[in-house]
Amino acid sequence: MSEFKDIYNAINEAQDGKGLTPKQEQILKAAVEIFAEKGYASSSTSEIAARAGVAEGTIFRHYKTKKDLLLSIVTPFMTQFTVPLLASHFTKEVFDEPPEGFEQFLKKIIKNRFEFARENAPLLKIVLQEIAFQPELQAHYESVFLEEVFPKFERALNELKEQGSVIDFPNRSIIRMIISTVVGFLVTRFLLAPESDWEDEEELDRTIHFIMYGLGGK
Amino acid sequence: MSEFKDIYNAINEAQDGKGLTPKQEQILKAAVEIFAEKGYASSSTSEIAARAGVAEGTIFRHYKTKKDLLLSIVTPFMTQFTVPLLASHFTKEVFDEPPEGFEQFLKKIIKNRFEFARENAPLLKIVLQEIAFQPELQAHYESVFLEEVFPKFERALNELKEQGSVIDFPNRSIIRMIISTVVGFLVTRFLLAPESDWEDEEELDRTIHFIMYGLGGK
DNA sequence: TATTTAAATGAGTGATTACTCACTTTACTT
DNA sequence: AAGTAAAGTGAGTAATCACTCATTTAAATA
Repeated sequence: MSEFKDIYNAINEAQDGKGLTPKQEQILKAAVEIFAEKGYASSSTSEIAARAGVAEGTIFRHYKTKKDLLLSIVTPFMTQFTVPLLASHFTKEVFDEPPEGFEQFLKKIIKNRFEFARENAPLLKIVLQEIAFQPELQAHYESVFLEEVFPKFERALNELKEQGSVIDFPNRSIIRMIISTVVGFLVTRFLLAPESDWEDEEELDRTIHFIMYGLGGK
Repeated sequence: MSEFKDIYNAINEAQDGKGLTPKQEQILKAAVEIFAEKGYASSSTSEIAARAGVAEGTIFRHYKTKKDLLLSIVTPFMTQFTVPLLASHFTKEVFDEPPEGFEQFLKKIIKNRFEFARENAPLLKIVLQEIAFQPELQAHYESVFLEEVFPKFERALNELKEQGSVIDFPNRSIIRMIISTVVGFLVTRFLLAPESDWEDEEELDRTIHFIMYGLGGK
């Protein structure tokens, strides 16, 4: 289950690594809930404190500002969401086992991130909302995704193109299509219609089929 | 050019149809700008008034509350964005001209909504942000899209499936994949990276290719 | 032109906001 | 047990918020 640490560990290690106070954890938990429910700008520190069962001043003992609280939550989450994609077992088959490489590549990545999204739906919502307005989050996205994950994917895609299992589109376009499809699925599944009856396994397979044939070569 | 009225006309007709005061138009224009820049919750009526060159009280003469201002802008936009999809010339070829029907269907719809998004990028951003938190917008989406457009698309899809030009996935899944791909493209093109060098024609063709082959039958 | 109606104004209001700080309580060290 | 440092508190504060309303200005009507 715990291939990846849970996000409160990640948040902890991201700041001082000295461990979180119980009240601090309550604050984080309440903040995630309320940010996701009402949006960051509409959330008040007094409400967060109330739900956390904590005095309002306690929040500001641990986080200089409300924005600091937001970033302390969201930045580690973004890192957690993306860095597993760097693990080489995701791209191994691409180079070792054509022609099934592409399908294995997609399957592993998508199923893996699907579980992570399920466990962290509120955080996913907060990121998608706030990245539109917080320059610090945009910068973090660039440094983590564009500079780390993107190049790694490019190498895998170039290999797949040479094998003929992926069409000769620009890598930017291919990655955009994959991400649009996956994020669209995750958003629908966990944010827009989480209460619908979902056949997760089948829906995942269909999504993978869609990408594979949409980008299939030859 | 004007197959569709511009959105200020739509906003006007949506409320009283008696025409917009010059100052009222300035208010709407400023509100769209500021809502898109900072998000609805972080936008103040005083700033909107200042940018519109209008007294703050003037806003409340025309709109009872700040939320009323938001809805007066966004609701007509959502309608404008979706109702053209009901025009029957979008689905005509599906029934009249197989097997090119599917491609023509996609091409027309996507290119049409592409231009609309280009002309209304800030509004697109506001909708995508606020639909997550405003129940009134969610209700409007349901009544306009789910109850009108969705059934129409279902009929076209069923026909395409019978022709064998679309794979036998549930219609919900197919529509989700198409919308994810298109919205992902529009968001990347006009909101995330509008300053990049885009080969719009080619990128549109690639996007259509992706969907067509991803969902192709047989 | 006189009169009515609508549009626009901006100072004012109570509520809420993020944040501070002097102080108390708890935990750790010796 | 005494002493020190960290964690937690909550009343207080200045700023900002959405919104009101008595009054002025402009437009329409007669």
